[in-house]
Amino acid sequence: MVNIPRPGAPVRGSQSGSPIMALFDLLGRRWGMGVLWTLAEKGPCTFRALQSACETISPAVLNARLKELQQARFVERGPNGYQVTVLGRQIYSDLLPLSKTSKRWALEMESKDVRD
Amino acid sequence: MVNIPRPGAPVRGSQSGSPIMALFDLLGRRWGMGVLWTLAEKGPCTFRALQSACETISPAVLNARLKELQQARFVERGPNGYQVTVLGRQIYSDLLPLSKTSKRWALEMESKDVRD
DNA sequence: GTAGCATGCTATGAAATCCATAGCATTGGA
DNA sequence: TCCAATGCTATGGATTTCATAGCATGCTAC
Repeated sequence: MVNIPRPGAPVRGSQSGSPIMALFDLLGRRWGMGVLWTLAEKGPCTFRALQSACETISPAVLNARLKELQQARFVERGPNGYQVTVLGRQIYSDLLPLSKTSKRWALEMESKDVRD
Repeated sequence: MVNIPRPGAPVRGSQSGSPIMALFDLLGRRWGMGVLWTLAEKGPCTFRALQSACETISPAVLNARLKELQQARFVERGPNGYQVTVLGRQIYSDLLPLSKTSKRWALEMESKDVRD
């Protein structure tokens, strides 16, 4: 239905469609990583529950991201609503280290003040 | 100058500004991860060289992303042009596992055909 | 059987973002 | 003085995202 970036096809950052650039193109859409992350943490849930967990996402965008993530096989629908696939959980695991680094980042942004 | 998502301030996905959601908000902009990744792989380089390495990015967007990444302290300017900071390199390292997973993804997308 | 209520969306019009392309200002040689 | 390289900015149009409203379906309670 929708047109998602695919490895092997031209994507942002790689005309030849390198897998990592295709992945960045997909996950780099607004709310992309946020939705995957939230769903993985929360576990299987309904559309509305996920929307609520994301705090401020609009249904139109949530719907768009969910469709894309399903097409990419990172998300599927199960008996308890939306859930991450095995591949989706792998991505989540891969992103986990970012959590720690983001805290380091928070500290650094706090200490040194801005002037850009 | 510009207004980047900051841990501690309201961001997409977290009114309280959880560091990971702030990071997703920042890196989840178009070309965000792609620019950081490319710069980390390529090493210090000029604006034009980076633009060329990104294949299709427009100067306006590259400039916007670079400003944001500098404000976030993931990128800085050195004697040989733009380069990633220690923190930026950490993010890059954190993203590395995604490369392997993206290849798995490519295989899976290739094998099972679509019908969504 | 009909009145709610939850769920999963779609519709809409405005605002923000991104795009390709052109081109300008500065620097450093030749 | 020319010229090429560099680091952008300007522009107008195409996409994307936004907040908000609301519709269709399937319960369950009465």
